[in-house]
Amino acid sequence: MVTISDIAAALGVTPSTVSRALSGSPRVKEETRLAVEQMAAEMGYERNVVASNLRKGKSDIVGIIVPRIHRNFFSNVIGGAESILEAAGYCVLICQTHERLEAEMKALRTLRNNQVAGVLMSHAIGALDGKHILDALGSHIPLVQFDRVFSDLPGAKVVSNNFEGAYAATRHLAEQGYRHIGTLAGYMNSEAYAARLEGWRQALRDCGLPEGEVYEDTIVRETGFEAGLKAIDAGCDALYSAGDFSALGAVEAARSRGLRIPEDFGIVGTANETFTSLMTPSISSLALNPFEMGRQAAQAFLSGEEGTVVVPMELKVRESSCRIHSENQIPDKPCLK
Amino acid sequence: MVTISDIAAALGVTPSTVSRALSGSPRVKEETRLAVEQMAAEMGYERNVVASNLRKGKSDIVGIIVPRIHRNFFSNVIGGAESILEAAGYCVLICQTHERLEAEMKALRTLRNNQVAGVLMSHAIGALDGKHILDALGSHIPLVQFDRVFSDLPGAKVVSNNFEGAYAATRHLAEQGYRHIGTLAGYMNSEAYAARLEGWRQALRDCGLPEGEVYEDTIVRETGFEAGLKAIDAGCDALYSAGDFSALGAVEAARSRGLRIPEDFGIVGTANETFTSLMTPSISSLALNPFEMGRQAAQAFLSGEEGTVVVPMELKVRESSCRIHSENQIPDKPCLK
DNA sequence: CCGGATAATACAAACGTTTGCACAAACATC
DNA sequence: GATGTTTGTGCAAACGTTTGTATTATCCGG
Repeated sequence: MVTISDIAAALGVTPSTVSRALSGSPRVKEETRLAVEQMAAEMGYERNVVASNLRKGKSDIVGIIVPRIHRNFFSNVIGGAESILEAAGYCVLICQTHERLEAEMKALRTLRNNQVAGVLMSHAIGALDGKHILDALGSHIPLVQFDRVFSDLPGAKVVSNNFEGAYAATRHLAEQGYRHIGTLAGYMNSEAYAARLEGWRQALRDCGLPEGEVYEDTIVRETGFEAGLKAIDAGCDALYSAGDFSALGAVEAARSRGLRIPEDFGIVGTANETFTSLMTPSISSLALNPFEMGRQAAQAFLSGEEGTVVVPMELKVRESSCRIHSENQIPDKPCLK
Repeated sequence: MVTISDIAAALGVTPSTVSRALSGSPRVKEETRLAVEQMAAEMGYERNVVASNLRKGKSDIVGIIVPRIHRNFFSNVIGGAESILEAAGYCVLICQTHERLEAEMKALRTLRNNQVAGVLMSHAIGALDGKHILDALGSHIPLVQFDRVFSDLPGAKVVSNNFEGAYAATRHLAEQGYRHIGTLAGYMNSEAYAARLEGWRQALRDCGLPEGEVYEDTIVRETGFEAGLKAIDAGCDALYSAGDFSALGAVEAARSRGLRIPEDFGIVGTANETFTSLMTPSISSLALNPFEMGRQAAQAFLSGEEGTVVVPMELKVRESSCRIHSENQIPDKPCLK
């Protein structure tokens, strides 16, 4: 492995000059810099980033912690963040928590021990507050939270307009004539889910509909199925689900009770997972904009600004919630107006 | 940040003793080790892995390079590898190449510069051979290839039984009465796709069917759609697709030509992406076993053994290829026997 | 009680880079 | 031409750990 000392020796200068030349310091003569660069290229030098990191006390690695990478939402956030960070010379260390708090803590420790330049994260559902995050990262590792955020933690945050999105989704169901709209609410220790719940509630009030049933802790297919059955038994004719997998479960629940979708039962999910547009019936979904959220999170890290960025959601109206003129509907196109 | 020197000072020993104590060297007294461990815990010490890595010349990071993390297949491979590596004390650095050779080379350089302990990878389609991999990793960073492998490179390999899988898929189509079976073959510079092509070819021969059309470079929805149209125009009544997204495109192509699936046109895809079982019609797919492949790849890295591990594929028969008694079929259950 | 083996620890040199400070030379200012 | 300022380099000390070798303490048999 060729080091800066080798280059220095070959050129009759000192390692410090080589180091400065390669890092673009204004304190070396243009001529020297060129000589160094040429010799470095010639000898096939590549900087030992581990040594560099040790000396500088931080690395060019940015850690991203997500519950699960195979969720469309998260893999797209990662993609968005990567597109920005890579251009800025960082590389990305991805950790999955599988929604487990202990895995999240381990990931945080790992990242800190590797002296990452920053952490972008969406916390596990198992985490009740962000204390462990603060403890692990201390004050010198910048933190950017996205989607699931603890708003009392310092640092930048990137979120969706969950309240408005859920409001629009619920209102859409009401406009389609559904009158008893429940919700699969997700986990209440996540502010994102809590905001969606409030949006749903407000929409019901504004539409003059009675308070609907709330089914918490529903986020996967199985729990969506069970809650869907309960909702049907409780007399619901529609559900706004804060997740797509649980919406899928609810669709299956309705089917298993012999209900037609959307004629007898309407459903809107959240996240716009790939399958929602491919299924029959296709599932209406409140789309997040994960790629953009990833980009914004990365930008926030790079700029160091601390504010909260709101990335708007978009309601994708599909078959599962369109019972007005539903035979004319084309999936993915709004059916109103 | 508390260092081993701090612990040493507090205990009146030297840093070297502390280091040895913490790394479990037999050259420290049991009593000293306990004292060190206790003091370390008390002071909240955590090893600076960057310094450790520099000194040791390698890190506890294992790099995983995949074309795209949001593909179900790859995210599950990562999950499988992670489950093994994490237990062994490694952490995982994930890089995406987006199928671009230059991104792959950059990822390899990044990993080498970070002195990773090993690399697990599935090469980008853009790569014609593995020379750049060898160049980047040299001989001292162990390499494990999975799924898409260059068989002339050294190191362990984990692959599916692509030939046998494609053979079974094609045979299944023939047994369903399809007589003109083409293939969406993927990219021929990948040995995995080449093997599937051969399996398809052999099945046609063994079933006494004529040689079918081959559409190369089909791997995404759009190219699958285009190739699907061509296949239909060429008189095909079925396709074995080496990917699911291209199979999806082909389904859409058949629909756009007014063909009924599976009555008029049969399709089997590959990879068992989530959407295949949720669509209508559900798409039959040749399932890989990504989680197991990831586990095997990680095991191969840990053990250092160089052989080739074959993980079997499993044909999931669904609606898109079941025209015999197709109204009785239940998705996901085989319809034969 | 001494010589030699063994056990436990100390010493010091790495690993490759970065960076504050010192230093010399060149240049500008009065 | 003395003084101050800029410009380019060299020197050396870090960063925190690991590890080969030297050193001391401990123990044994004779």
